[in-house]
Amino acid sequence: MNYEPKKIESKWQDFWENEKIYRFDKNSNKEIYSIDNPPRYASGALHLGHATHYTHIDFIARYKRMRGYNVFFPLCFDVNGMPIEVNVEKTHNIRMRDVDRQKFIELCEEFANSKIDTMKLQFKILGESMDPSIYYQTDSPEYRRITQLTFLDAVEKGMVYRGKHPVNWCPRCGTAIAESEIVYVNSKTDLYYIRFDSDAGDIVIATTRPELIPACLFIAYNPADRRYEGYENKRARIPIFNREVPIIADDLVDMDFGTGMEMVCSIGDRNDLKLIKKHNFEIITSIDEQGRLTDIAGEFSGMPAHEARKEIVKRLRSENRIVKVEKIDHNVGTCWRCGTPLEIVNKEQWFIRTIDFKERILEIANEIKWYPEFMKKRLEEWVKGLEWDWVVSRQRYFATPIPAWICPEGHITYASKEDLLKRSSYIDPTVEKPPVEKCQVCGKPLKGVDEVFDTWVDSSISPLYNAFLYRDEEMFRRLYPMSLRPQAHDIIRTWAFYTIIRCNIATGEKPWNDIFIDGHILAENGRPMHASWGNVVDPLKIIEEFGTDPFRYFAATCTLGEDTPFRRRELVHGKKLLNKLWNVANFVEMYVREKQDRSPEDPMDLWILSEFSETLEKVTNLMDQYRYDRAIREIDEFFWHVFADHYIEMIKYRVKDDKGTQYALYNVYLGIVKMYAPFLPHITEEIYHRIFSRYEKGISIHLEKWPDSYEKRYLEEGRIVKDIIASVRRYKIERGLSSLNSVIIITPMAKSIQMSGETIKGALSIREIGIYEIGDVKEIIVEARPVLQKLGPLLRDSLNKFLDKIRSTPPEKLLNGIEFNEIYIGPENFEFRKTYMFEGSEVDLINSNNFSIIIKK
RNA sequence: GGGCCCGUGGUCUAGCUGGUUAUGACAUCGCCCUUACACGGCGAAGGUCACCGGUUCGAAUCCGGUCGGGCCCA
Repeated sequence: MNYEPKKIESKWQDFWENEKIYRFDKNSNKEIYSIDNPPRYASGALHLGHATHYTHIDFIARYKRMRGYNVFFPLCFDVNGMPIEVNVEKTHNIRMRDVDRQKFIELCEEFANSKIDTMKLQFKILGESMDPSIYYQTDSPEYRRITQLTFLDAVEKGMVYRGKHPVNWCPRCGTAIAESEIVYVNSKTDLYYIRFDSDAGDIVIATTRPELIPACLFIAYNPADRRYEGYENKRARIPIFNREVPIIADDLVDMDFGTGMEMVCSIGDRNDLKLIKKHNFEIITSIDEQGRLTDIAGEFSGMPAHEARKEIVKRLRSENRIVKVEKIDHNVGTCWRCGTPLEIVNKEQWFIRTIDFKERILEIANEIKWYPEFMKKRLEEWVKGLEWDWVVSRQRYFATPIPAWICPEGHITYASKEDLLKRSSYIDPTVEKPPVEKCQVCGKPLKGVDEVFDTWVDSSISPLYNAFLYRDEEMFRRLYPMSLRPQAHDIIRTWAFYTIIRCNIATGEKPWNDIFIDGHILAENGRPMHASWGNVVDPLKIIEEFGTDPFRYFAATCTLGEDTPFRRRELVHGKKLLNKLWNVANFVEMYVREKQDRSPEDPMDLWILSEFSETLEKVTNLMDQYRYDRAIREIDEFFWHVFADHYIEMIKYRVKDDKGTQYALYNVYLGIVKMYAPFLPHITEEIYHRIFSRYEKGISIHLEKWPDSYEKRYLEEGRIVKDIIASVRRYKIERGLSSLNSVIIITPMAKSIQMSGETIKGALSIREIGIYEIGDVKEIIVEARPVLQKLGPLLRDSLNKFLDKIRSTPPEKLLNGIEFNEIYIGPENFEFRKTYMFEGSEVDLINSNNFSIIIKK
C-alpha cells in the first residue's frame, strides 16, 4: 500500500489553521523560545531558497514546541522599499516622481497587500507553523512608529548626524540607488592614456573617465611598482586646468591596470573613495544631481558628463596629451529602473554613528552563539573594515519617513518622542506639522524632511518590535533578548549587523541568544539560480508533484550554513521514507489494539527501547545545535535500519501474544513518529490520529511532548543478537533456505544472550539452537590485528618494520607477547580474531568480532 | 583586490578534535514477491578523499601554497 502525500496534506493544513494549533500564549508561565523570524518580502514570488529556509526555521519552532517551550514564531512580511516601487511602476506604467507622493505610497501598499494573501497561502502549503496571532508587517503604522521611536533613541544619544556622502545616483530618476539595486552591464569603453607633467618627469595615467580630470585630487601608484620608484611625494600638474596635485604611493592601486598610475578623482569609483578617505582628502563635487559637471569644470561646467567627455578629450588631443586609446571591457553600473548609467554624487545624507562603536559591536557578537561558529568571522571582518558610518537616508517614497523637519539653514527639528509614544501611528513630516512652529535655532520656517529610511532601518528593529518595546514593558522584559535569529549568510553584513547596532542603541544588550546562518539553495547543477540561466526551480511545482513532506525531507538534508544544490533525489527518497513510515504504521496498527502499560521482559524489547533512547539522545542534542540534517539522518538510520529491518522482523513471530512486545512496539513507534513530527508534520499527524490519538488523548501530534528516554538495558547484548540474526538471515537468503535445523552460537557473551535464544529461533525459523561460551569446539586464532593507537606511541618510527615482521608471524604466537628491538610488546596491543571448528565435522561458519555461528548442514 | 566557505566512487553526499580495508543515497549488476512495505529485502562492482609541499610512526582529517567553484564587500 502506497502513501499519497497529496491526498492528506491539505486536510491537516486546514485542521491546524482551524484549530489554531500554533499559538504563542502571552499568559503562559512556560519558558519562552522566541524566533526573530525573517519577514518575508512582499513581492509575491516564492523561490526555492525561501521555501527551504522557512522550513528550516519551522523545524526548530516545532521541535521547541514539543520540548515544552512557549514558542514565539510570528507570521510576518517585509513591506518596504524599492522592489515594490518598481513593481508598482511597471504594473501601472507610471514613474514614481511623476505621481503624487501619497498616491504612489497608496499604490505600493495596495500592491503589497494584494500579494500577502498569496504568500500566506504559500506558507500554509509549505506546512509552516507560523503564528498569525502575532502577525506583523513592516509597513504597518505601528511598526513604523517603533522604527521612528528607536531612531529617536539614537538621536537622543547623539548618534545621528547629517553630512556629505557619495551615493550612487541615477541622474535620470533623481534618486540615490543602493548597491544592491545597481544593474551591472558589460560593455566596451575607451581607456584613455593621458600624459601629465610632474616634478619627476612625464607620467601617463589611464582613465575611462577623462571628464573627471577637473576633479582630480591626486595621482596614485602601487609602492611595489618598480616603474615608479622615486615618484612618491612629487607633484603632478593636471592638464587643461593646470592645478598641482600630489603623487601618492598606496597598495590599493592595481599595478596591472593601465600604466599603474591612477588619477584619483572625486569621485570615480568605490576604490577612489577608499583612497580619498584614507589620505584625508576633501571630496570635491564634480557632477551634480542632473549628471552635469559642476563649476569646478570651468568652461565645461553645466555639460552632461558624456558631452563633457567628448569636449575634454578633444581639448586634450589638441594639447597633445592623449598618448593612446584602447577599447576595454567595462562593467557599467546602471539604474535597474531605467538603465541609465549611474554617477557617484556627493549628497547630504543622514548617518547613524557606527565607526565609534566597533568594539561594542564585536563584544555583542561574542555574546551571541553563532551556528555555525565560523559565520561570526564574517561579521567581525566586516566590522573591523568599516570605514564610514551607516548612511540611513534614501531619496524615495515608499518607506518609513525620517521623523524630522529642517529649516533653510539646515537646523534639524526632530519629532517629539513623548508625542510619538502616545500615538499608535508613525509621523509623516511631509504632511504633518512639526512639534514647534519655527526653527528653535534661527527662527526660520521648518519644512518636513521628504527623505525616507533605508529599509534596513526598519528591518533592524525586528527583535525590538517582536519583544513589544514601547508597546508592553512587561512583555519586553520576558521576550528580550530573543532566543534565535535565523537568517542567510548573504545578509550578515546588513541584517545581522544593523540589528546588533539598533538593539544596542535601544537596549544596550544583545538582540538574541543564538543566531543561525543558513546557506543558499542552488540549482540542481550547483550554480546559483537565475531566471536568465533558466535553472530556477519552483517549489510550488515540486510540492505539486511530490507533496510537502517530501519537500521538507529535502530541506532537512541541507546542512546549516552550507550552500546546497537542489536535489530531486532527496524528494524521491523522502517519498520512499514516507511510504516506509506508512507501512510500518500498517504493521503497528495490526497488533496494537490498546495502549499497553505492561513493561516488556523480553531482552530484545528492552534492547529496542535502549536503541531508541540512544537515538533520541543524539537527536535531541543535534536539534539543540540546529543540526537538523544530522538529526534526521540519525532518525532515518534508527527507524529504517534498526527498528523496521531488524526489530520488527525479529518480533513478528510473537508480537500477537506478547503484551510487553506490544508495549515496546507502540512506544518506540510513537517516539519515532514524534521525532519525525517537526520534519514531516503531515504524515506524522495522519499516523498519530490513525493509531495513537485515541490513547494519547491529544488534539495534534504537534502539541505532544517530545519523547522521554528509557533505561538502557541489554543494549550491547541486543546488538549482538541483532547481528547474529542479521548474519544468519543473510546466510539463509544467500542459499535460498526457508528454515534451518541446528545452529550453534559461540560467543563470550553467551551467558547474557542466552535468554534471546527463543527470539533467534523464532526470527529465523531454526529448529534447534545452542549458545555456548566455548563449548566443544576447537579454537583457532586466525588473525592478530595490531592496535595502532597503542603501538604507534610505543614504537614510533620503527612501527612499520614491526608490522612487516608480524605479518609473517603466526597469530597464535602473539598471544603471549613478543620481543621487538628489545621492547616487550604485550598481547594487549593486538586484537585477536578467533574461529571455532565443531567436533571435527564440516560445518558452515559465520565469523564476526563478537561471535561465531556454526550451522550444521 | 579583501573576507569567509566549498572541492570525497558515474552523480550527490557523510566523516574533517589524525589511527589499520572512507559513510550513505541515486544510478549499474546479481539474488529474493520471507504473512507492513518490490517506493521492499540481501548482496556485488565502483574512490590514489582537486593538486603540490610540510608536520607526524601514521593525514580525507592539521599547516602552507596552487588550481577550480560559490557568497558577501555599506
